[in-house]
This record gives sequence, structure tokens and C-alpha cells, in this order.
Amino acid sequence: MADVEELLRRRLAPAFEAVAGQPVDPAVRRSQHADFQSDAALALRRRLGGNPRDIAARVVERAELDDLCSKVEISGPGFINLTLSNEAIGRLLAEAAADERLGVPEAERPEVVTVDYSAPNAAKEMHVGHLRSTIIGDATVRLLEFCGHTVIRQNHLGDWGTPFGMLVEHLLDIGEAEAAHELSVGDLNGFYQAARRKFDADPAFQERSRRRVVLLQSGDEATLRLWRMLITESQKYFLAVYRLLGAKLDENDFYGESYYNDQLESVVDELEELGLLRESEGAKCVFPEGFTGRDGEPLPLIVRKSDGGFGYPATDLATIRHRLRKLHATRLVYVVGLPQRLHLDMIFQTAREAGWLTPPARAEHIGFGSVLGSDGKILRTRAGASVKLVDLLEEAVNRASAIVAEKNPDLDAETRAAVAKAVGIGAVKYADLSTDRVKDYVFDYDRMLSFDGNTAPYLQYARARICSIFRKGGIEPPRDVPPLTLTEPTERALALQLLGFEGVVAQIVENLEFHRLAQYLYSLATAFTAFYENCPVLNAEGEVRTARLVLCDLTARTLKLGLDLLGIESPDQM
RNA sequence: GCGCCCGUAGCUCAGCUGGACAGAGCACCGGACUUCUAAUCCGACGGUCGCAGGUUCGAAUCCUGCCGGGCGCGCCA
Repeated sequence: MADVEELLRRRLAPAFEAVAGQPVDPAVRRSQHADFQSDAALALRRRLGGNPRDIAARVVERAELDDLCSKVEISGPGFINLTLSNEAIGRLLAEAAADERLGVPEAERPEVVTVDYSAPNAAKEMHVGHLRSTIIGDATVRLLEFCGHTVIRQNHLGDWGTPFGMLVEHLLDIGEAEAAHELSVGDLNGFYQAARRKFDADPAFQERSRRRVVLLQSGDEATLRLWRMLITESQKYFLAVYRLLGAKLDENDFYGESYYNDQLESVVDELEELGLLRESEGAKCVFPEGFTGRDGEPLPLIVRKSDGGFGYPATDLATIRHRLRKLHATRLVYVVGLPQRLHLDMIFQTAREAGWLTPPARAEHIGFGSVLGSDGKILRTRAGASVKLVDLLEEAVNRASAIVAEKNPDLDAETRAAVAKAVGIGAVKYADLSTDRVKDYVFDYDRMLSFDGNTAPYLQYARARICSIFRKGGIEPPRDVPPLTLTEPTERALALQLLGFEGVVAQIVENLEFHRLAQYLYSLATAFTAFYENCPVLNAEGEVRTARLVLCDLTARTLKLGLDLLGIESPDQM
């Protein structure tokens, strides 16, 4: 969709520069007093002095806006209010209608981007903590791919470390067949907790587990076979969850901790050669610049523990080095909870000091808050256990199914099931993506499944109604049309909203603040509903009807694309 | 002790690089279905933007200090 804001900016910028004698950002944004407004004249007073209204007047004098605006006026202390002409809007919409991508261009400079997300632990249940990472990461992948970047998904599976001694021993105790059964059925909690209980209660089991870790790390073939079985079975289970969630992660995206095992030694060596390693209390540490701990002492990243084993920072450093050096990524996205902020910052800083992470490459921690229950505390079951992700999702689908059955009994069973899944899963995802990532949010089925307010069902419903219009009319959306004729205010408002899509997408690509896209889609759906209430489509005639059909089609396509970028399905009927 | 994040309507949340009277949804109250899905819409009600200073023509937004909540700070990942 042609980015009108950007168009206006490009027209105003030269005029501002001429008046100010220096480059000026015209600061164009949507306005309550007109379609758009430019605030730059006010800010300029500080640099230029004088009356902002006069500055604005001189800018308006020079700017070429005739083909876009029907009205340009100076208001208040120096705002430039811009009203688009209906002709310009109609022209831009017609252009958008003809474009598969709705006017959203591919990136001028495509990048290789790694997205680190989801990262469950093998032989351990996925819980709500993994929900956000998976949902946000998936949306990131979809968005960046749509914009033409090469995205490499990185599922940093927790598949290595001391717990696996215990888990392998437990596997041996219950037998391979039983273990495979438990893992594939998804009773990972049962499996893990049983192992844990024995480990805590039985010193003999503890000792066996320790020896097993040593065997595992020394590459004992028999042990490795059992370990691999644990990993493979767990992966199968995770893939089933991803299918249910509709996340794009697949079996090729697992780059677990074990993947980096044979790179750890070289990471240590390289840091050593660079002189970044210091021995402290028997451990080999990096002290990245700018981090201090409790006593104002430099904060260490323990790369090699005093017992000779590798610390987890070693793996994270191997990972970032691999992504930069072998995958040639220039943008490294980490979708990881906010509590890991400090740790990741230290990893990034170390990577910079090691000369691995250098511009234009950059690493970003896409952090997020917690999922809370209605009591305002981190979501848990009544019993206080962490909530299984699958249970959460299935509950959402079941509730959606009940709602759909009640509201639209005419749907056949198969369609209803598909709609229930789209609505239920979509609701969960949208609830997560529609609020500011960095804040905690309250998980509430009733609210997220409501057809009122800023929810997935509301957006899906708006689109389903549009599909219904075309179905009922037995017509195909007109895609190749002359400039649209707009007559009603709600048509105009909807049109303006549609033209904002490209700008929003461009912004989200940079900051990955998906709630802004959600907010946009909600406003779009709201604008459509107002239009829908006021403007009959099928009963209209001539160019009015054509314009309305195009508005419907563009709205439907924008909603579908927008939701798709968020990883949410759009059923054609509900 | 140090550091990071959060604090906007009764509830759940928006508010983009400071900009014209702080916006939605829910709940509550009052309206609208012979017309494309009323699974909706319209109206009313509701806020000293945690508190106090400061910068500015102008602050929910930037700076400082408090208060309140969450999290992190060496051999777990």
C-alpha cells in the first residue's frame, strides 16, 4: 500500500530544507484535525527563531502538494494540516489493488537474519515460558521473510548438560520401549520428574547419573545412542506442538547446545589468544567492558569452569560466533525472556571485543515479559505447577469450538473444527502479540476469545464478513480498476487506514514491536465495520459499487496478510 | 548494595522520534436487526497519566530524586 506519509514527507522535506537552510524531518503523522499534519515548523523555532507560523507558511508556499492534497492550511502555533484529495486516495488505492504485495516493497538491502527462539529443553515439557518466545519468534520469521530477507531459524534446544546423566539412567531403568512411549505421548513432565525424584532421593542413582554424564561427554557410543533417543523423541513431541501452534519451526531448525560441543574448545582458545581470558578463582573468565557485580567488581562470564567443564557462556559465544562467521548473518535476533538481558548483553559485548560482532552486523535481544494469571502472578496451575503449553492451547481450541458451535450451528463438523482451531490458536497468539512485548500480560481466555475489542476473533470475523459478501454476490474481487470514486466519509476513513499498512510494516521490521501491527489491524477492522454499517456494497451501482468492492477486497487482503505475518489464520467463514 | 524493566479509566491495554482537548475494549446505563454474518454497531458514564521537582513555547512522553511492584547480579541454562 503506497505509504502516503512517506509521500508527503518527500514533498515537504525539500521545502523545509530550502526554508531552514538545513535538512529537516518534516515530522508527518496522522492528525485529528486533518488527514495528516506536519509539526516540523514548531521544532524549528528553536533553531531558527522567528514565528513558526511564518516558517510553516513559507514551507507550504514551496512544497508541491497539489496532486496529493485538496487542502493545506496552517493551524494553531504552526501545524501544517494536510487533507488528501479524494482523487489521490482513489488513485493510490487502485494501484494497491493491482499489487499482490499490497504495495509493500521487498527490502532494498536483503540481509541474512538468524532468529533464535522457542528453545525448549529436551525431555522436559514445554510451558508458557516457551509460548511467548515461540509466538514472537515465529512472527519475526514471517515478517522478515515477507520482506525478502534470508531468515535462518535457530531453535536452541537444551539437549546437553548434567541433567542428561540422570535422564539416561532413568531411561535405562524403565526400559527403552516405555521411555519412547512416555516421551511420544507427551508425558515429559512425568518422565522428567520421576528421574528427578530418584536423583534427589537415591544416592546410588545419583552416583550412576554422574558416571553417565562422564560417559556421555567422553563420547561413549552406547550412551550416545540412548541420549540421541531422548533427543529425537523429544523433538518429535515439540514438532507436534509446533504443528498445533502453527509455528514454522521444523526438524531442520534444531540447533541444540550439543551442536556446538566441538566448537567450545576453539572458542576458549580464540579468546585466550585475544587476551580476553583471565583466570579467577580457578575459572577462565571474560570480563566484558562495562559490567560490574555486587561489590563494584568486574562481572565475569565463566567460559571454562574450575572443574574444566565449559560454562553455558561458552556455548552462547560459540553460537554467536557461528552465526556471524559461518552463517554470515548481519542481524542476530534473540527472542528470549527479559531476565536474560544482562547475560545476553555480556555475550554481545564479548563478541564485539573478540571482533566477531562488527558493524553492519548487530545483535538484538528481543525480550519479553511474563504471562500472568488472573491473580497477577506468573501463570501456574492450581497446584502451583507450570502450565503445559499443549493444555493451554487445547483449552483455547475447545472453548473456541464451543463458541463457534453456538454462534453458527450451520457449519459442518469439519469446517467447525478448522475454524475452532484458527480462532482458538489465533486468539492465544494475538493476545500475546497485541500488547507491548516488554510488559507482562494477563492470560484470560474470555477476553482473548471475545468478538469485541482488540482480539483475533474480531479481526477474523471482520474478514469473514467480507468473504461472505463476495460469496453471496457470486463475484470475484476486481483487481484491475481505474482510480476509485469515494463518496461517503466512512469509505474515506477506511481508505486512509488502508494506505497506512506499508508504513506500519516498515516500522515493525525495524523494531519488531508487533503490537503496533496488531493495533493497526484493529483500527482497520474498526474502520471497515463503520463502513460496513453505512455503505451497502452489493446493492450499490456503477463506480460506487466498484469502489466499495475494492475497499472490501483490500481490507480482506490486508487483514489476511497482517494476520499471516503474526502467524494467525484467517478462515473464510466463521 | 548495584543494575534492568514496569506503574495511564473499576478491570485489561494503546499512546510512534515531546506537540493542538490523554484513546480503545470490558464492566455498568440507554439505544439499533423486513437490507451484504446483530459473532455487530451507536450513544452515555469513567482518568490529579505513581509522587515531587526540572528542561521546553508545549511533557503521559526527556532529565533528576523519591514511592510501589517484578527480575537480575561467579562456576544452573
